[in-house]
Amino acid sequence: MVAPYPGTQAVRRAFAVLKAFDSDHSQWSITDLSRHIGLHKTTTFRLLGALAHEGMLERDAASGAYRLGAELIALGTQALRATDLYMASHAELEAVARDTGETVTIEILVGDETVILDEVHGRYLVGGRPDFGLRFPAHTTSTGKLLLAAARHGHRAERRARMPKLVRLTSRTITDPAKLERELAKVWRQGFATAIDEIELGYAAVGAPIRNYEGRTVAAISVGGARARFTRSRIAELVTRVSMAAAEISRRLGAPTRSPATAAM
Amino acid sequence: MVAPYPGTQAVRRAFAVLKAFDSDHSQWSITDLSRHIGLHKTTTFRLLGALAHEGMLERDAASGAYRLGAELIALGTQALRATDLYMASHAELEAVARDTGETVTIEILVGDETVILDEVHGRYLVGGRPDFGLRFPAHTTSTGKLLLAAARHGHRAERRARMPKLVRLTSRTITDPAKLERELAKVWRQGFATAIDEIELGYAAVGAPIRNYEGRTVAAISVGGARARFTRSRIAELVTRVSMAAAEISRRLGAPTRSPATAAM
DNA sequence: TTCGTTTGTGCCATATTGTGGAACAGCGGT
DNA sequence: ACCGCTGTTCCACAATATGGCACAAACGAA
Repeated sequence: MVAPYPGTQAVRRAFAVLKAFDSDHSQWSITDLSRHIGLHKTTTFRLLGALAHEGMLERDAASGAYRLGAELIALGTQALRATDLYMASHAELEAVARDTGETVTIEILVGDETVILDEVHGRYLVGGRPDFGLRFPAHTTSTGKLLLAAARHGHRAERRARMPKLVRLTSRTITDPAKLERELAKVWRQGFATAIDEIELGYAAVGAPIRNYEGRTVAAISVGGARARFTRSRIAELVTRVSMAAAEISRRLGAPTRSPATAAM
Repeated sequence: MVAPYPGTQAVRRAFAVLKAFDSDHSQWSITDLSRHIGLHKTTTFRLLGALAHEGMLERDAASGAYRLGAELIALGTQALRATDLYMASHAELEAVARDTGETVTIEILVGDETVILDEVHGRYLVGGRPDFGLRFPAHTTSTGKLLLAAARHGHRAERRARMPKLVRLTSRTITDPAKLERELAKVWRQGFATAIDEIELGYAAVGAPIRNYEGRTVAAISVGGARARFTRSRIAELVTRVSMAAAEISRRLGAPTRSPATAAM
């Protein structure tokens, strides 16, 4: 394996360790973790010790297992605030939530998952997604489709457009790679995405892409709620509304302006 | 300088780099940063490159400056969810917000600052603190006082009870170390804390400590709003209410139970 | 109890890895 | 034109991180 950045083995390993703490494994013992990443047990021990010392990991006093630490929460919130996204979008989220009554979120792509950066609940009781900071498999959400589609069209193809593992969450989840590829192409063409019953039966959402000053799609905004309210004509309205919001946020981020007609499509 | 964990110089340096991105400096150029941490420019360059490659940092395309990256947001939210705190507390926050009408937050101590983990806004328009993820100097907040006081009484004195730099935010901010020490002792004795006009003129808050299964104070909950509403008698009510909530959350975390009478004090 | 296995941890010789000096190209300002 | 600054590459050196080995403690099975 060739190191992309030479002279940084220890650092890359340290972050490999941190990234091993995902949704499936929120806790790790030293031995398990060393096996999982393929590092020597002693090396892992030393890395874990250092990371814990830095506050990036914490140790469960009872079991001795490690889990992510408070310092990472601090860094994460710091990173969140460093993003212009958060400030640029919050007011718009509230406006859309007010106008539509549905729950509005803004999300980014991290790996194969979308992460909710901010969320404003709508007035309906049914259908609001659980909570801030949640992550979903990208191919199951409207925002995820937009972000995956954009990643495939990145001029520099920065991130290998590899196909994520297509986890099935409902009977409507797209699990066939070819079908997802077609869906992404359609989403890219349309400039918006929908996800109906794909993440959870009865949940529907509509999303639009947010672009930064380079014109690159860096995030997506979505409106979601109980599928019962998402009729064909209402979806059309919501697409228009959410696209307007996305365009406004993009504008604030300094995105190259598009004609309103295009932006709303 | 003796390394607390030997054989981890590069890793510790990498995190020193990340921690340099604080509220005061959300952006860094390579040269400035290398000077700030006292690392060789080449070393800094290599570390920044590796961190950016890992997604922990992002590069401003225009200025070339670095800022914290999306992967840290992901890790942060992951860390947040790994904490039982978040799940154990949210419902209580909402209950307190409903009962009091004020804004309720739950916070932890990171370094010399408190970080807001979760927040529920009250019904009053005036006095809700800006936003999630914000950090405040610990000595200016009710929660911070509780956490600092607890740190001083940690049986193992795990974290050196060093005095933070006492930044002045208002004319009422405690900036005298001796006075703060007395305040912390009082807070510890009382089991609750107040902060009136100390973080911002016109803002008042009342907080109570949250303990984990070890009985250690790991977080604090606070109720805050416009000082005009915080009369002497109302403060007493709020202390009772917030202490109840803190006790309930502590109970869910498996804290050793105290007598209700004590808990409500 | 007794073993046997697996855990986390300490030690240490080795060479791989990270370090920082020196030098360079590009840029903006004086 | 020059200077001073930036970010970046290259490279020889040795300090640093590595992983083998070994051990105590905890755990589970017999």
